[in-house]
Amino acid sequence: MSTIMALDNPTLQKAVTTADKVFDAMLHAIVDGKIAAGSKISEPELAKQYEISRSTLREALNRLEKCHLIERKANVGSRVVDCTIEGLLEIYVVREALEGMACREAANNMSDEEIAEMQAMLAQHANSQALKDGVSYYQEEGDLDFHYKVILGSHNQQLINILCGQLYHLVRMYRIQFGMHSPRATRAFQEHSNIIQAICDRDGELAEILMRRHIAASRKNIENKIAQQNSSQNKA
Amino acid sequence: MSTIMALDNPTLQKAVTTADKVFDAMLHAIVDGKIAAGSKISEPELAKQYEISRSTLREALNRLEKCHLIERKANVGSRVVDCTIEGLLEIYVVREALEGMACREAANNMSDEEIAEMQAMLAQHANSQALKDGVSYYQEEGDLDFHYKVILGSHNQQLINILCGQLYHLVRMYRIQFGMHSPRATRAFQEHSNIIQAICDRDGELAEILMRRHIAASRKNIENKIAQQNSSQNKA
DNA sequence: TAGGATTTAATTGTCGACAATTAAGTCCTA
DNA sequence: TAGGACTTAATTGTCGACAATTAAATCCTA
Repeated sequence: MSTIMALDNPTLQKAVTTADKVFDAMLHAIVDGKIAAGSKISEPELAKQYEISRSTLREALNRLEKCHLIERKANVGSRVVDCTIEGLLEIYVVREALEGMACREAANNMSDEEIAEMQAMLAQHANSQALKDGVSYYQEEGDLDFHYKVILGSHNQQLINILCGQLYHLVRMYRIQFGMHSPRATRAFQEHSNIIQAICDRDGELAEILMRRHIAASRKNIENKIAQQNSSQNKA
Repeated sequence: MSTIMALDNPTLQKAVTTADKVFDAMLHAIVDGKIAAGSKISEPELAKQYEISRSTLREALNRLEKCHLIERKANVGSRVVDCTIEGLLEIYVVREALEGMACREAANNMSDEEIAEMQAMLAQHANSQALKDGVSYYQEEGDLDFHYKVILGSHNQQLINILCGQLYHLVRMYRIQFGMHSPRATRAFQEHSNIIQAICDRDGELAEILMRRHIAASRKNIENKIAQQNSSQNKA
């Protein structure tokens, strides 16, 4: 099982209150696009739908706002954020900065056990049927697992909160809604492998550089894909 | 007047609702230490104090939580974050990563007008009585003004939100509560000057490196100060 | 007296209703 | 018919009360 589920909730504590559960439900609904990006949120309607009061719903909405998944204007209401190319590129800029630093810190702060775990994970991915057969599993779950592990390995609570608690929900949302299943799997796997090696060598400087290149490469891949889509649209 | 006030509210819109006003009031109270760091927050008590209902107070608390100024546990309550040395260093790590990147992006994206404004601001600081007389003004307001301008200059909404909307409240809180009036003003001023030059030259790579060093130097300065305090404590 | 179970008090979570603001629809006028 | 003022409907913000959970105090027992 992947570690993704456990990280939906930044505090790592189970959803005990009803607002928590509604937050979880809406989080997945928005990320998966079941609640459309850019759409307006009607408090009375959703409250009825989830069979809760508006107060409880608003509590959930506040947490979604913390993840930057919805935006609120006073006396007007909430909207789901819309997925724009500019927004996606902005996120990648932040990821490059933060995950690069997280990777440096991980090289400094991860325990030997944690590093061993990560190597084991990579080995498992290498042997997994998914990677051999197709590309999709590794590209989605496996890639996220790797990045989460590095972030957690930084042992920096601020980094962990910002990346896992906020930014990565958006990352997943973009992945799903833009349908990113690019053929970078084997190459990304090699990059992951090199990064882990740098961490294992406790070479923070190199680890940061490699992680930044890894994310920048991913960004460029997206940019190319977008440009490609646009040109084919223009042809048609 | 400094640009700081305008940035308390991430969305840059005035506080129209009562929850907004209470949020503003509590924000300042917490940053200034009038509500003690680490102290528990009693919802009934504060609601009575601000003469509002608990619902409205909780709305304000939610926004404070977004700024990472308070932490909430389900069925237990809220606490103001406590100021620890570890926490401070964690923030500086994040700042180094994000503001370094913001500086790179600023070099790429700032308009010529924006750059001119920033140069004017620096010149004004240089001539200001405050910098000549004492060190405190520049160290506090002037330094923050500079950093805000660079961050805004990145034109990256994610960076702006995270840094101005969240992290910098904590930065200010630590500055005040740890009483940081270090004699780095003239040197910091020189560093700012060099950074602006790099931005003016549109040299993003250099701009990022200089900003990272600038922040790292500030962090080391704090670390020394802390170590110094500890050793003098041990003597006594 | 110390430790633990039970009762009590206080705090947080949730609810439905009213007030204030905004958006939509209607009517009037040029 | 187009534009704007007015009226109406819907949505958001705020309030006080009740339910559920947690923390404190009390009592009992070994």
